[in-house]
Amino acid sequence: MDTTGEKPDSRPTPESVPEGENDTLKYQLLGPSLTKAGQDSVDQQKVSEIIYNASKGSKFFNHEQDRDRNLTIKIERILKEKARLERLDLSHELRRADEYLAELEMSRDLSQHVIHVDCDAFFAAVEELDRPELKTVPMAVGKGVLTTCNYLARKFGVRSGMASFVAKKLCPQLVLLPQNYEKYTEKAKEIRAILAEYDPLFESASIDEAYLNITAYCDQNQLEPEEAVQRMRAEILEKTKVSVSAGIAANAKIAKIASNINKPKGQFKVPSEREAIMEFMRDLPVRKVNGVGRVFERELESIGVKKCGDIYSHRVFLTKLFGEKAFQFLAQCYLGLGRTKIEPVENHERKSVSTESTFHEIGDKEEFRAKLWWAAQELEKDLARTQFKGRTLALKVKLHTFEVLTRQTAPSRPVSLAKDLYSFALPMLTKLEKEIPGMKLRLLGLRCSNLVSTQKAGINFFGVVAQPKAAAGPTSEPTSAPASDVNADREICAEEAFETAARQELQDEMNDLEQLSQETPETSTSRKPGPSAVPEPVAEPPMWDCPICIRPQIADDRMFNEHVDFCLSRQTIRQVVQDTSDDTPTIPPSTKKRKHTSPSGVHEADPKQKRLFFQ
DNA sequence: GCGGATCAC
DNA sequence: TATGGTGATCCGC
Repeated sequence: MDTTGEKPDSRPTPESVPEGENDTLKYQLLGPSLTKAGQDSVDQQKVSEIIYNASKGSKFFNHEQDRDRNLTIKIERILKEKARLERLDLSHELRRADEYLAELEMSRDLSQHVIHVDCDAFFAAVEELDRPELKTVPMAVGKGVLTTCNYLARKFGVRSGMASFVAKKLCPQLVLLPQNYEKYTEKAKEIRAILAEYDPLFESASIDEAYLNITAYCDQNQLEPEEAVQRMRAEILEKTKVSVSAGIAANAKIAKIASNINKPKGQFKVPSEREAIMEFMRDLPVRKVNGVGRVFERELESIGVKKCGDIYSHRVFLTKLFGEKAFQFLAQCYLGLGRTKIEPVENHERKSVSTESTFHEIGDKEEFRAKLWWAAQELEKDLARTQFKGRTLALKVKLHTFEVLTRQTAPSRPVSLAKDLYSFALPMLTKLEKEIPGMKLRLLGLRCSNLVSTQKAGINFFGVVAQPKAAAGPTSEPTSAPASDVNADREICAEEAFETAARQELQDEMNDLEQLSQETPETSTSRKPGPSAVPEPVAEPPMWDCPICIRPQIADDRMFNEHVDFCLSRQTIRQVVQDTSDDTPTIPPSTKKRKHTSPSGVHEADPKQKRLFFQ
């Protein structure tokens, strides 16, 4: 490949990368939250140098380097394509683009006051409430990777998403706290209660962010939006002791951007006038817009689009270079348009349920199976909690090189139980093992999509489910059915449909057992994990092999689960011996806890509190 | 529909 | 020594 090898002097030394590549890689390594508030005074050059040196040579680093190189190649292609387009007659494209812009302009709605509320360094702030002495030191929440840090830490270049050992290099005195999600959820609840006063239909965007439409509130109280938001922020601070920042604008997209401008403890309003909005967008770096990340930023920059204002002059190329959706998205950025419809997240339809976990690198097939079984159990719990089954099941693995692979399958019926998830996922895993000899993993996960609700109440003719109603207040009545004949009929039919479905499911299960026991391609052991029973009509419960010790188990589900847990716990004992050696004292003595292993598995205890904010 | 990639938090 | 988990969406095939 390297034909220039004969000219040793003109080339960089092997370990030093060409200058340009080095720069983009360093930028990449700075992480995704560069745009976050609180680092204006940071010497990014120095920070990136430290991160670079801390990371250099690691597998993570190599993977980032690969990604960076691929992106550079992709950008070269984009530039070539742009050069090609420039030689063509693009009048048709241009007209199409302008027509779309005109169409968008027609839809502009400046009548609403939308605000985005964002808690300042939320997790860190909550921790500081419990331990005020932390306010005076740089501090971060999160273990392997930081989820939040306070503003003192940000002065050192410490950021969320950063590996904690890198953060320690930047700021050796950094105090690290473990996450306490319950605590944050509690606090978020308090804040939400206040938000609801201003817009009962507010939309939670995450645990610490929300959108509100305060148009009605302002009208009713004869307040300017800014006054209302001042009042709301003061009320939140007074009652919950947490400071929030806010953005006020005609739509959600701009409000989101605006909430970052005077962060922390501030607010910013973009006037609801076309001219003011266009002006605001004109000089706004595209990276500030939600949806433009590090990759798209670099791609856009390569063709000369740095600011949203630059989008207009490049409009002819955008569809061809980045696709229709990207064009439409960018057109909206240029015009400063966004949605004005704010609604409770409960109205949103969930598309998937998933679980994954990272672990110490493993290469043993039996260990893969143990991880898969663990994931299956976790997913079963999450599916039970969210009341779904999946028509599609996906396996995700991350190799020791950080490369991510996914494989998915469509089980013959919706699945939700751990043993089913395991059985259907195992063939995908064994196939991967064949494709990649000597495979080593650092992560394994499972995801169900194509969801089917298991909530009896909502089932209608088609097995489709009515979205559970938003529990807007304490007095809401989620289960009461609207009183109409039509609905009464549907209720009865739903009942029947449910029974039929249940019978069908039983039949399906039998069929699957048969199918699986015939086709499962298996490994060294002649035994098949998963069901090994003959599909006798009814009566006989299926037999299951333990995925850990591979011994056949006679199982009702409970006995099966108990046995597997036992096997896992034996494995845990071995694991713990290794684990405890790297228990670095990153946590201050007063809160230092022994790293403990969850009773049922080889994983660290990390109770999931997914999306509790929305419940 | 599948698998890779990007993005947000 | 060492770089997260959950959910969504888009693109190319």
